[in-house]
Amino acid sequence: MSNVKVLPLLEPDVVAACCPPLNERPMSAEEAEVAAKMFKALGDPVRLRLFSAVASHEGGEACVCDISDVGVSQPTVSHHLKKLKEAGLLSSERRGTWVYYRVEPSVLAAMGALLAGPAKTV
Amino acid sequence: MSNVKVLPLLEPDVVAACCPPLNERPMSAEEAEVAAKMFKALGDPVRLRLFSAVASHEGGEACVCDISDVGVSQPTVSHHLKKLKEAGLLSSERRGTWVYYRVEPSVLAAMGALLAGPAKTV
DNA sequence: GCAAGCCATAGACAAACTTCGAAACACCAG
DNA sequence: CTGGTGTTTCGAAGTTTGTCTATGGCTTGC
Repeated sequence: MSNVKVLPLLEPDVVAACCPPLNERPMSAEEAEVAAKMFKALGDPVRLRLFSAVASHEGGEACVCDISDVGVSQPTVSHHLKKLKEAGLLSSERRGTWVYYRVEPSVLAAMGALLAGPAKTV
Repeated sequence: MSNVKVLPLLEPDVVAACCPPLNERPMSAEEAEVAAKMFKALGDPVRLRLFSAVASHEGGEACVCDISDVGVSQPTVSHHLKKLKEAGLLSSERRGTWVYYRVEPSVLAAMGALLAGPAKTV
């Protein structure tokens, strides 16, 4: 099987399909491995702010120059954006001088469903 | 009660109120600090499995002995459960010989709302 | 071609994290 | 009180992570 990727990118497909609701049944080790990467990506305050800045921008995308004001150096911003991309949460596209980052809606939905879970008949 | 906490526990109140939807507006540094702790807590495969095991158990609570089968030593399980508790995601209660961990429903709902966000009219 | 601006990469270092075995603590049954 | 079981705490590797400075690559404008 060719599940050995040359790039450590989590693709939207994998992410969207990884996640049964948390309170549906105990997660398997493999599912937890995939899902934990997404949570870990959002587990840093700087990354969370960057992600929120992109997600709340017009059309769900933003130029790096628009969101670099989070209190850390520019290379650090770039480093965190790369991590978010590797986790499958963001995608980037160069458009002339600037690079635009965009959220992956399906990933957001998958994570939301993971947490919201089924009707909690407790 | 003293308003100065000796324990670094995040209380459900704080957690539930911390989170405007990610794509509503850019997160402030303080909001990101609180929310990132929760995401980081779920950003480890072992913790995610433990949390899922508790959440999917009868009534949303489980004894440690029921969920210790995640492939790491038992002290490590205890360590991770403590982390989840410090992040405000779980609460524990001793009931005779065993210790039961329970999910905080309001926290789950808050994180779900954070990710699901408002209607995405993109 | 050359300078300037935006973004990414490389290398380095301190801090935090995960994990373990050993020991300590808490509770129940005789 | 004593022994046994379940859980937490302690101290210590080894690894990962977050941040910086310095440098390189790419695109635009003159």
